[in-house]
Parts: sequence; C-alpha cells; structure tokens
Amino acid sequence: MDLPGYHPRPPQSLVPHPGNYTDDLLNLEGSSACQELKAELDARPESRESCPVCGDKVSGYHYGLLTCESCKGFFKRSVQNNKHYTCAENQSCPMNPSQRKRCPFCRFQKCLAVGMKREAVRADRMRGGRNKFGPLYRRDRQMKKLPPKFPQANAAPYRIKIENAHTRRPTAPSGLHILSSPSSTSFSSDALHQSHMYTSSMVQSGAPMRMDCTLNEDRVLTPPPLPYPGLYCRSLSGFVQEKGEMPFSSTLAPANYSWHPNPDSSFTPSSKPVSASISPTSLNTPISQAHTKTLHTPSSATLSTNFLSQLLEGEQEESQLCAKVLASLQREQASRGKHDRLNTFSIMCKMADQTLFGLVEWARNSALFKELKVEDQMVLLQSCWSELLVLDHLCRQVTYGKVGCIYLVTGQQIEVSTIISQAGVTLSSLVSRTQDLVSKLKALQFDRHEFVCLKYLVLFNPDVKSVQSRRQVEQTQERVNRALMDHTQQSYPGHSDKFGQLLLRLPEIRSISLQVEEYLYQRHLLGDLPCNSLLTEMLHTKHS
DNA sequence: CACTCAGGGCCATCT
DNA sequence: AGATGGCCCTGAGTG
Repeated sequence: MDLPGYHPRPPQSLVPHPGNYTDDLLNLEGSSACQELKAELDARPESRESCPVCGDKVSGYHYGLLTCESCKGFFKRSVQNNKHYTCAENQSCPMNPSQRKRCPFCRFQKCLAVGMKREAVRADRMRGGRNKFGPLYRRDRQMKKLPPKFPQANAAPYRIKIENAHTRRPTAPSGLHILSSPSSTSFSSDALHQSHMYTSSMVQSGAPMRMDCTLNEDRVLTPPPLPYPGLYCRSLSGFVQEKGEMPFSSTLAPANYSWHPNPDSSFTPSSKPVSASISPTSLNTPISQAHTKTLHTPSSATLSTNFLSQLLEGEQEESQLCAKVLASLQREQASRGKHDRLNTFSIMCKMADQTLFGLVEWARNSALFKELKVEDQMVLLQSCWSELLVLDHLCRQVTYGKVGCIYLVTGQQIEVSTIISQAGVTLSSLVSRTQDLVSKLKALQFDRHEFVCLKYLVLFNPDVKSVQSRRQVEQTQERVNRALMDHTQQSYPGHSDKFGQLLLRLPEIRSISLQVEEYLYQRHLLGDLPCNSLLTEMLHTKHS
C-alpha cells in the first residue's frame, strides 16, 4: 500500500519480476526511480489524510472510506466475529492512535458513524477482487480532485457554514436541540460519511454547522432501487387517497382546514363545477388575458377578494411548520443511535421532505384540489412538487431572509457567500439563481396573497400530461390568475406592472425547480438522499 | 491482459 | 489468551 511504513508493491514497470516485494524495494533503494516512486506515493491523498476514526494515517479505502490499516482490521474483525462490545465509560471515549484500543465499543461505533460499511465485509470471506463501492471510491477521489498521479492539497473545498438563527421565528421548544456538527472543525469531502449529526443547541450557542453539499457532475451511478417498495406507507398515493388520514403525524394537520362556505364562490364543496362562476368567454382565454373582460367590474374584484381570502385560509402557519419540522428531525435523531446521526445533507433533505409533506398536505386539503379526480391530483403534484418547494423557499426568503443569508424552515441561516464560494458548480448556480429571484421578488414587494396565488397557479397546471380533467384545472388556474391580478391592482395601484412581473417569475421558478430536481436526483443516484422519503419517491416517479 | 487496489489472512507483538 | 495492527496475498474490475 501507499503509506509510510507500509511497503507498497512497486509498479510492474519498475519491477519486471514481481515476487519478493521487500527485495524489490531494497534493490531500488537509493535509485532515482525509487525516489520518484516514493515521492509520488507520499504525495497521494491517502497518505496525507488522517483516519476519520482514530486520526492515524490512512492506508487506502477500506469498507467505504479512507481509513488506517488498524481500523480496517478492527472493523473487519468486529464484523466477521460479530463482536458485541460495551463501553465502561459514557460511550464517548476519546479516539486517537494511542487510545483507540481502550474502548472497542466506542471505536466500532465511530467506525459506523463515519460511514464504514458492514456490508463491505464479505460474508463468504473470499479474498481479492473489488467490492461494490468501487464507484463510490472513484467518486470520492474525484470530489477531492486528487487523482492519484496528480494530487493536490488536501482541500475541503465544499464547506457550508450555517449561522445561528435569528429569533424571528419560534425557537426550538424546551429540550429540543437544533442540529449542528460537534465542532467547527471543517469537514473534508469524507464528510459525506462522517458529518453525522450531533445534538447541540446551535441556536443558542451559535456554533457553526458545516455541511457537505457537493455534487460532482461526473458522479453517475445506476439508480439505486427504492429499497423497500411500499414500505414508505405514507406515499403520495397514500396521501392523496387516504382522505381521512394525516400524512405523518396528527399534529401536522393544520388547525383548521374547513373552508368557509361562500355562496358567491365555487369554493364551497359541492357538486357544482368550479367553472360555474366563470364566464364562458374566459374559459378559452389565455391566462394573461383572462382577466381583461372583468377587470373593472366591482363585483369581480369583491369575488376575487373573497376567493383569495379563502385560499389564504388553507395556508399553514410558518411557526407551525417550523415546529413540526424540528419535531420531526428530533424524532428522527432520537430513533437513531448516538453514533448514527444524520449527516448535514441528510438533515437538509429531511427538512425539504417535511416541507414537501406540508405542501402535499396543503394541496390535499384545498377544496379546489379535492374536487379533482385522485389521478389528476397525483399527476399534478408529481409534476409541480419541486416548483412548490422552490416557491415555498422563495417566500420564506422574502419574508424572513436577511440579506446575504438563506433562511431555513427550521429558522437557521446559512451565509450565501459561504455557499457560493465553497459549494460545487450546481449548488452555487442554484443558490445564485434563487437569490436573484429573491431580490426581484423583494423589489416587487411580493406578499403572502401573491405567494398563495402563485402556488395555485403552479399546482393547477393544465399543461401537465395525462391530466384528465384538463378543463377543470384550466378554469381554476384562470380563476386564481384573475384573483392575483385583482389583488395586485387593488393593493398596489401604483405598481400597474406587478401582476405581469409576478407571472414572469414563473418560468424562472420552473427552471430552478428542474435544476433542483436534477441536483437531487444526482445525489440520490449516489445514495446521498435518505431512503424512504417522499422526496425520493417524487424523484423516482419523474425518472421512471 | 497487465495493472490496480480493496478485502482477507497471517502472525509478531501487545495488553 | 485474546486483541491489535502491519504486512502480504488474492482476484474482480479497469483501461
């Protein structure tokens, strides 16, 4: 191998007659070829990195990541012999080369925590060959941009620092810890494995959380199958069809889902089609013109106001969503072992997943949406989920976001500049584009009414393939469109172009959402996304 | 088909 | 005596 003290097998070109490697090395000692070889080996990333378990020198990739020879052996023995250790202390023993032998329990837990894979230890004990993690190792090397022959410094180029949150929104309930890394130590690209989550009060302490948000464009693997088809019982179809059941927790149900019946509005659940209150002329009118015929009719404006009020009633309180996401993350962490915490990227995915749950729930409880066939509900949600997520994110940034920061659903903030400077190309691009859009929306004085309208415009997309009740979807979209226009004209009379400006943002939202999907799918292919998530299911549906 | 490199085995040393 | 860890063997994957 290629670490000092470990005698690597010289390349065949240098040793025509492989056999006794020690002799070969001795024969080469002092030769220029040997010096070149040594220099090259010393410069390899593996020889300069430290073992994520104990900090010793790594000897190569073992069971999923770069580790030292001793941890490799320890992990192998532990798995092969099905060892069960116990810790005499409080399961937080120090792990370094001199103390790693003192507590096998903590050592093994750390092996698992940093990402060593039991499944890489062969049950059949067959020697040689490669395991199924070959692509992972290649990808990791590429991420480091340290090809074996041309290594660079041991950079950790993709770091994101998440600043502590401001207290604009509810802080974590007493006893609920917000998630952060154990220290401000930077993660290397191995953070994919080792950035497991610890519970500490980040909001209070202000300790930065670092995350790996890399995506190497070249990392292309075969899509992992959904591990447990059907296991994820709260699937989209489940949500849509199980009308009487809340998706993940009874506490997630909005406090009041009931619409206030309005005789002037088709919002009242009834057999009456949504289109009943829409003039036949408007039905065939393009969205951008649909409102013109009723533009100055006071009754229309009043109708729109009522309509919009009803749309707003279905909105979930941000504080509720925040609390639910935090509670969900807490449950998730509580269900995991101390050394089995989610890594930061997984946390972000969980946040997105919970937000998506909320959005599906929002749609599912919308009276307009309920009137659609279940099949149509499914295809519409499958088509626009990422746009809804992007919109939701945008609204949060406009409402709560500080300049130069990204505001998470949990109330935490990330510095945009840090992400841009340290993230990969795709993520940087996404962040930049999103922040540009946030700036535009802030300049437009984007408000909550408009946000709700855009959500409905995105959801009720008649252009989605295989929508059966296309007309119904179209009519709802037109109706929302008109309500949006009426609102902008009434609330912002001096800003005559606001309606058009808002509609012009939709293509960009669409474009960003597609990029988000692509990014997430790539991460999914690499196995970075948590299994059994709605997010994963949505990604699968689109790519299948 | 030569080469790479990660998993397994061996065994001297350590606890 | 059992655990550790350094070294070497093996063989599937790769170019």
